[in-house]
Amino acid sequence: MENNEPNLDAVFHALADPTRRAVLQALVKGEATVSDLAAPHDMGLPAFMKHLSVLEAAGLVKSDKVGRVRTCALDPATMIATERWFEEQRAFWQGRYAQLDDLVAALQGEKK
Amino acid sequence: MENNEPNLDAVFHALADPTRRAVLQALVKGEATVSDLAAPHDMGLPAFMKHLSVLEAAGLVKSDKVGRVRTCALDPATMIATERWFEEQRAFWQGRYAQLDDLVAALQGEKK
DNA sequence: CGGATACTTCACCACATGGAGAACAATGAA
DNA sequence: TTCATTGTTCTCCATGTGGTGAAGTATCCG
Repeated sequence: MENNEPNLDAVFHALADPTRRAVLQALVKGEATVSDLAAPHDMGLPAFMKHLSVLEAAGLVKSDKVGRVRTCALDPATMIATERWFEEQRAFWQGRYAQLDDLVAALQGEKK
Repeated sequence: MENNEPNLDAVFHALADPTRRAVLQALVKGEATVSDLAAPHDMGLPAFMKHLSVLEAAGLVKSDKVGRVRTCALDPATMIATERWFEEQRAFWQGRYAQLDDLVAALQGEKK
């Protein structure tokens, strides 16, 4: 395993913006070019490029430029690794907060 | 179930700071006063209060003041609800990224 | 070549954030 | 009452963030 420890500062900062979360969800459907990703968002390309840079710096997205087109794709490893942070936190809580098991169960049920 | 949908902007912004994550981890060990929480951090109380406010606005921490002492505690529901966002994202990826199952398995194994 | 396409960089601006210090409650103890 | 403790509020400042528009670069098309 490579050292895939996520930079939590960078990852959470990247996720703390609806535009950037929307980009991640758009990329779930497959790779996309910068212009395609930018189209739904009401801002200029320079501003959008900054969002992409934040995502890429956080390791959530990777991109490759061929010719004049940059194609972006998800880099799921960082997301998975970040999800583990939540699991670790929860491990500490569980058993300490009596009503937490019920709460988890309720949310899991709602999920179905 | 109450409407416990977390404000992802606020939650992720709150988590995108090492001081604030440290406060959450300190609170895992139990309730604590503002001064106790602030002690390990090299900054004045006013600055620290802002961090607490961010955590409380995000719904990650709740606090109660009795006398002149404010006691803070975790509010785990928001964390649990946010963890679900990751689960939802992963649900979309799974099956789409061929190598993802292996990746998840490797990380889960490392966790043990 | 000439022009359209797809970024990319640049200079700039408004506002939010994270910190400082000083002054101000409000409570508890002597 | 006097004083220390525990926040809290205030004003200020440096920096970061998210946006703009204009100009630049590199590629593809005809």
